[in-house]
Amino acid sequence: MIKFNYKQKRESYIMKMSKLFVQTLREYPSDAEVISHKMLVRAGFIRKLTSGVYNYLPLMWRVLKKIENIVREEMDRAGAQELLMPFVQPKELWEESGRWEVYGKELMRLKDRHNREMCLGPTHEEIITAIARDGLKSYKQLPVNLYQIQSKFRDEVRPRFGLLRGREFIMKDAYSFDMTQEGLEKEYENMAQAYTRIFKRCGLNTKMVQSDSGAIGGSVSHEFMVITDTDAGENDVFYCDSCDYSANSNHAISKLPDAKIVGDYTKAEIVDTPETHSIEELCGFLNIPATLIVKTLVYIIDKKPVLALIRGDKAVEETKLMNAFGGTDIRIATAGEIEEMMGVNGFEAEKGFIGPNGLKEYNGYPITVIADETVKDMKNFVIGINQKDKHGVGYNWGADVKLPETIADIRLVEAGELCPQCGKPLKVTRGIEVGNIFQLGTKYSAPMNAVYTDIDGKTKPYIMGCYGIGISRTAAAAVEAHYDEHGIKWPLAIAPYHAIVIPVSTKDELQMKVANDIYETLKKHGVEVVIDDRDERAGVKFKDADLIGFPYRITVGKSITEGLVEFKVRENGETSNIKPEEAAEIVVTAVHELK
RNA sequence: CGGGAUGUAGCGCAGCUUGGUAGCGCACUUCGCUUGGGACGAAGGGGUCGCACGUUCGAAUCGUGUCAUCCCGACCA
Repeated sequence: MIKFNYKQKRESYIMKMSKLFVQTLREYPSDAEVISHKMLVRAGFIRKLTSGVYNYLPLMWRVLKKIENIVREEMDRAGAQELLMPFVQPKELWEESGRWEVYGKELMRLKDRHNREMCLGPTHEEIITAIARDGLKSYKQLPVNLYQIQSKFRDEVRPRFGLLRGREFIMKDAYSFDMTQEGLEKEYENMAQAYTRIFKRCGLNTKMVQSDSGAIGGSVSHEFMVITDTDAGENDVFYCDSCDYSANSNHAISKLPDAKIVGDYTKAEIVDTPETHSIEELCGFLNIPATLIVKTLVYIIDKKPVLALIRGDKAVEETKLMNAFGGTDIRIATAGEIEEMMGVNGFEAEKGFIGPNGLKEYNGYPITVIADETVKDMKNFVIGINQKDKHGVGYNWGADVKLPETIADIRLVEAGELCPQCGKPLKVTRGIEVGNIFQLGTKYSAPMNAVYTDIDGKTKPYIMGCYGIGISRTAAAAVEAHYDEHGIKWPLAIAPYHAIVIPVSTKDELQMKVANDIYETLKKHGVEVVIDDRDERAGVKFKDADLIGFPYRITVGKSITEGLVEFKVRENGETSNIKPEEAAEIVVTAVHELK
């Protein structure tokens, strides 16, 4: 029988490296591609449970909690209120918003024992809107901003990059309820400022870029991107050095540099163009620039056939095209579908020879033609005419081909095109999206009948906004932004521990005494510190310290007989031999400056 | 969804072609030795070889199926 002596003075626990739950690996895991994934597994922060799902081990959890706390502090400071919503959600609410049908396979659906359909929450607009309509009845209660920090589940087609694109991940999601668009815009700005502070405190440089609003819906949205040179950045970000313009490639616009768009052909005719399946081949065969060709691409948007016309040297941005059509799911048509489409419409053509003329319907839907702005002023151009191994040349809108009713900007911007704001050339870089903010308007409140009673006695739907931050992705992005060949260089604010004290020889009494003294001093002053008490050679301890990424390292070695310790800063690698109390003071000061 | 590959100890891998009852490095345990950048020596512990069925006297190895994991493509007429 264990006897507890409750009167005994409680000693504070000493965090020893020998007891820290971490196993560093000598090699990188074979299934990791990007830096953050490799480092976090090797340094003992995470372990994969199944595809796209990870265990957050104690070191990782400390990092995540630190990011959460920064987010929490700044959200609270911005006036938002924290709550927690369920992870499992009923189908009914998703039917109300209309997203049960639309969301697709990413929505993880399941049934309970009564065969009722449920889903794992990928986001919480439906739930929060239901909460709001129950609780927010009067204009007197508005505006309100509610948020939570919670695990989300999205059944990604292809999870990858470790924590950067997992299926289960931790997210902060906030939702605002306003009476007016002006109110929403004010809160949107408030959140943008809070986000800027949050990422800055996490030690991350982010760029706020214009973005498409995607499946979440709404009109205006921005993303916060961590700019990175590594492959981990899944987004192309276009930006301008001369002004503040920046946008995700799915939303970026530009002024086109001048190009020759008037052709040399003087009359419309049909010419043989055998085996010219690509623009490149066609240009080579006819000896013309790609700017003289009207390219026709076949897409399937929400099962409906859509032809996209664009100048031959340019590419279609699918998100823009999808939005121009008003759809939610887009993919390029397969060669087989194109063949079928030709059959249905009485043509004999294949990939490479498609054009808008004469195509009527496919799959039971009329064929919609959408033209990019680049083609509308073209003259005497070359275009597919739905005949194999033939193209029309010298064609013009009206006379030879009907100009589509829908003309939109569906073009993928390229680096070097001109900034829409100031006209200087745009640059491109890769970015990791760590946060986003949306102006939703009444996208959810209207269909879900989430209304309040205004001062005039009338009921009106809330004007909503939503604001997300990927907590676990932010941690991974921090690694992508702060590492070297030896391991992670955590920013102090989100490091699992602030410092490590390493006695080189655990058998040396003086070294151990000084090391313990430094440990106690640091701890007493609020520094999170670990002492490496392991009976290992110095090299092992240094390698582990670097790999795990302690921002400060205090090594107590032989020179302690002269009263000196080695102080090393992980971020810049600077080392100095100083007195123990000086080292302690630097660390304590730095930690206190975080606040 | 298409294409490619891989499943053998916690991690990284060999063995498979040519079937004979499993091995290496790291990690782990013990002892010695060593102690400022992943030392060394000795002795140990740990795996029903992803799973199922089949062929065979005998299967990690051959066959079929299945599950899982990873990579590439979802990008252009």
